[in-house]
Amino acid sequence: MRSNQVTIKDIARELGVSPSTVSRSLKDHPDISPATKQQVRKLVEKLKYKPNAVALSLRSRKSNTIALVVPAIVHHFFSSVISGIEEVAQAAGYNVMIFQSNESYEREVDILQSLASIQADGVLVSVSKTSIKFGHLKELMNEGLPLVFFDRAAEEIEADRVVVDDFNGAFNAVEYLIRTGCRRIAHFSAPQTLGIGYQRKRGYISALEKHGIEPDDTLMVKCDTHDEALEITPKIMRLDNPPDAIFAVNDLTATGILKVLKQMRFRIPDDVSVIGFTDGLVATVTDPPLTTISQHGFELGKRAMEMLLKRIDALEEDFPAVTEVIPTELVIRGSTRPLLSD
Amino acid sequence: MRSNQVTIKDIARELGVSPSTVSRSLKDHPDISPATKQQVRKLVEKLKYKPNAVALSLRSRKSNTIALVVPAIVHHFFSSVISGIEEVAQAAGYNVMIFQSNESYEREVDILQSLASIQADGVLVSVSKTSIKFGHLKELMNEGLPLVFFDRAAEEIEADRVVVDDFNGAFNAVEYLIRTGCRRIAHFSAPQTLGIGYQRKRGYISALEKHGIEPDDTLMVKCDTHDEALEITPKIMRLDNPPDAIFAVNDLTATGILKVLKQMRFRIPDDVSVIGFTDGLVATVTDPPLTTISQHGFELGKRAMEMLLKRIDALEEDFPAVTEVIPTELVIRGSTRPLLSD
DNA sequence: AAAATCTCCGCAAACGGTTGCACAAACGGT
DNA sequence: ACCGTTTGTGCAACCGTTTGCGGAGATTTT
Repeated sequence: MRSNQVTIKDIARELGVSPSTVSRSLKDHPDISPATKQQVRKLVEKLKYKPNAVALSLRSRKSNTIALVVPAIVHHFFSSVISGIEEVAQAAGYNVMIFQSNESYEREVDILQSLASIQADGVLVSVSKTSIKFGHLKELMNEGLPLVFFDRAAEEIEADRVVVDDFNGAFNAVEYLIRTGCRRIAHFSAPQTLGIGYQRKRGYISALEKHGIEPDDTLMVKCDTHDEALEITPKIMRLDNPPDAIFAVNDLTATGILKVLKQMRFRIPDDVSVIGFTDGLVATVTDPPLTTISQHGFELGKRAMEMLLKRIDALEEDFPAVTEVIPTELVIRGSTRPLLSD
Repeated sequence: MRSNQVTIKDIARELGVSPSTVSRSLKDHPDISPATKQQVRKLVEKLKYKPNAVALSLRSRKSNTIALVVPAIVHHFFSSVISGIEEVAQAAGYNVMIFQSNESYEREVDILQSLASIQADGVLVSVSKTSIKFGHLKELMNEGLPLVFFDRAAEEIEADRVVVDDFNGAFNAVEYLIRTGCRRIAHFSAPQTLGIGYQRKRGYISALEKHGIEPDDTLMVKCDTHDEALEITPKIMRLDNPPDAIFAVNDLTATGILKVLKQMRFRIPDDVSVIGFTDGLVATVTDPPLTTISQHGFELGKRAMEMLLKRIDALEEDFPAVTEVIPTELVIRGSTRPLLSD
């Protein structure tokens, strides 16, 4: 913050009027004579006066700033979300302050506590994987700070949230596999302690059951990274009764699967179909391109910010918390077979 | 910004002392008696008083906030950079306000102009591709706002900058190809109007010349997306004298090349080597994994923020602008051959 | 010509916090 | 008992802007 800032007082002094007059001139207050307004406008132009947002915030108790707390920025999904948030915020005249927790509970607590000072008008939070307690979040809410969760919410906290429809995303993916003729569908899943791991597996099982396929424990393994997939895929394909499709909990895992399957000379999708989850950049560059589930991160970010704006505008009204589920979309590419014609 | 904020005045009233006394107690000023300090501390604790950062900023003319203007957030390189910036900023007690220009000159101008009001202590800018004029940047600098460019700088503006070493990155990549025995090396390049396009091609040509290989125009084509690569790679491989290596201006293009080469039954890297540029996520998931050039975005972000901090601390001293080049690193994976033993 | 009404502007307080200065009370020394 | 310190606190101004209120002077109304 440089010191040579032109203030309303400078304008006033130069013109031999009071700061109030300048202030009123700038907002075209009827009390001020056209002549004076004209003078003020001219000098403002000349000196390139810009209002001091900090002073405005102090007086109006409104900072037009929202805080964004995210586990990580370098992550295709999160950066899409951030982008959506920023887009809506910018259009609504809000600035976005960004904080990354690096998936650390302690850091998240630190950040949330510092937010009390920041005077943000609202907060958007996606909680870190390692956060088990949520007192820091409750405290902020108790202070009346509008808060909206996106993607990862703290269950026990009553607040607005917008989340990915993991269950239906998984359900639709698996149902699609079934409708293309797959019957032995494996699932490479994330830890069940994570919301995404749990919901996606539920969707998987639910789709199987709907179509009368008995879920088979030997086809469900914890495997959620590319490297893990390189190890585990061969094992599962060497089972007596190997799968004819694999539904992976994320794209990176799916790419590992593709790589191994090709090395093992399986044809994709003729012998084995593969579906991922995320629809990141990688999905388009694999060979074959990956069928996957788009989470619409950008859209999710926009909705989260819109909900926050509504909450901020509603101010003291305090309507009940709403949960919005962003629908997923199955993006069909080359790693799955076409639908069977009936 | 909620209204039920506890202020120093509340503490003072409750304790029957003046706000000054509370303020001094909180900074452990020697003038205040231990007894009073104790009382203040207790009440502060009880009422969960948090200083109002806006009021502090107004008085101290220091916001502890920096503005970050970036063409896009959803981009592996930029999000790494942002992450590095945020990391250093957080450690130094600065908040980061993020703005994306979406590669639009008009939006960039809007943003930069709004920054004058924001009272940021400094600005980090990567200019949009479509920015030709730089008056908006000059204006900010004239107002004395510390400004550091990262990755994409405005040449005609004298300001600190930290950039990727595109030339040497390309040079080293091509030299490596030569040292693994490649002789006909193609280059898929970005438009030469872009800094990265120009520098990387220069590095490519320079490496060829150093090793006595005549640059061949038929091996240099404009091609900088995955889809373009799908079209162009077959053409270049069907030349009478096809290349034995392709150096692509980015990873996505390189993945397109890999895909086509495999379809055309070329063996990688035995028949044709491929090198990308970026070292994004995709580089690890291709088959074979992609040899590429890491730009160290995270590191670049950290350095940019460190330079800005130095500039902010130096305040009025105004030392000459410095340019820092972040070295690139050749990350050797499976799409290139091993070095020839000598 | 007095009263009422306009027109145009400034004073002062406020937002929340900090800080130079003054000052009252208590203390120590003579 | 008197003076000089020390100790602890409050007053007021300030950061930049806004806004309720009051008021001087000009203009209109009766």
